[in-house]
Amino acid sequence: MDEGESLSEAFWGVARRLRHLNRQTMAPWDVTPAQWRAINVLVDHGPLRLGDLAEKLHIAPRSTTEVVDDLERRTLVERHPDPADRRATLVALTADGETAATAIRTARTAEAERFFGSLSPADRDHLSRILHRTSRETSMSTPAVEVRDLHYKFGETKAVDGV
Amino acid sequence: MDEGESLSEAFWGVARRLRHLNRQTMAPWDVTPAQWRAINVLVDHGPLRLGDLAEKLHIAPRSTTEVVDDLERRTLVERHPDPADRRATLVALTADGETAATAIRTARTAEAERFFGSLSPADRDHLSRILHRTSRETSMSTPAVEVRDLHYKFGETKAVDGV
DNA sequence: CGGAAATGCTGAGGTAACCTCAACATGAGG
DNA sequence: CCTCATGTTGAGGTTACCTCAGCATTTCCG
Repeated sequence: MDEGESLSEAFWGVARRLRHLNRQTMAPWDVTPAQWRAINVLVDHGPLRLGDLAEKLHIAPRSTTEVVDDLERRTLVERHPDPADRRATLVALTADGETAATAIRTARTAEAERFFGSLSPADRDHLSRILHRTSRETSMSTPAVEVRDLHYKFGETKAVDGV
Repeated sequence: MDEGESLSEAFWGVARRLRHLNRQTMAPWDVTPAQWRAINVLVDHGPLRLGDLAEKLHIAPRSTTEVVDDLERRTLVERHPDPADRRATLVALTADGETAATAIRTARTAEAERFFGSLSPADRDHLSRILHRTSRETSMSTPAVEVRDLHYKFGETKAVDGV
């Protein structure tokens, strides 16, 4: 059974390196993780109301306001009132935002290439297939919402005396 | 070339799920990442001077003091003076600490089992092999130190005007 | 039509897990 | 003896989030 442990260690190792690489890739854009995710969500879904965006990002609406503020300052997104409900604000990518989005995606593709490029095409294919296979099994046990809850509670769980 | 992107997306997806799972696994112990790493380092290297520990953890000595303080409060480690140099403090796992370490490792093994268990042994083997293969290639381009530097500088890089 | 509910903005204050800088005590070593 | 190294302490900073509360619009329902 410590074959399992070593597998996950290996995986973590790779993940760690990929994360570092990713940091370098993303650094020039100076976007926070949430900002980056926001851009992606907007690319995928088109303009969204702030509340919906918050939900997709799994962050609080209050924080979403700030994320959007920041992106707006960089002129990557724009707010306009929702014509259908004028209480709501629609957040949409600007031309700048779309440019940035594709630029970043390009950079990330290059990054992936750099990282996985050392593998043979056959290996890459295999890896991809295997990864997708793990997805199916575990996806049900990870309901995005609970993750947040757990995260929030993390600090509250105090001392475990006995161990 | 967007085969690369999708591969890394797949990888990120798996990493994300594994991270969540890991959070659940680790939550009961309520140790910070650095604390957890410290325990592992101590398991591997035996008692260490605080400075050496700091180095292995890639965190500042000042922070290491706090990490150790915390672990000491939980009676997972003990400080004793280095007999060879009485300025130095040796940090060593206590019996409690070792118990915790193995308990956590067991939990993580179970976690890995839960996660990768859905794969066939052949797939697991393959995955492991492929992961190790990426390691060799990229390990040189990730000198632990620079990563820290990059991390620290992250916030300093201000606005990218033009995009 | 009028009050309740929804949407979002703003301010204030908090958290985790790190960081830096600046004393300071103690011990080592030329 | 004097300087250097090791570690501790205190104060204050940072990032990227969080909560709670108050406020202005707008919508919707009885």
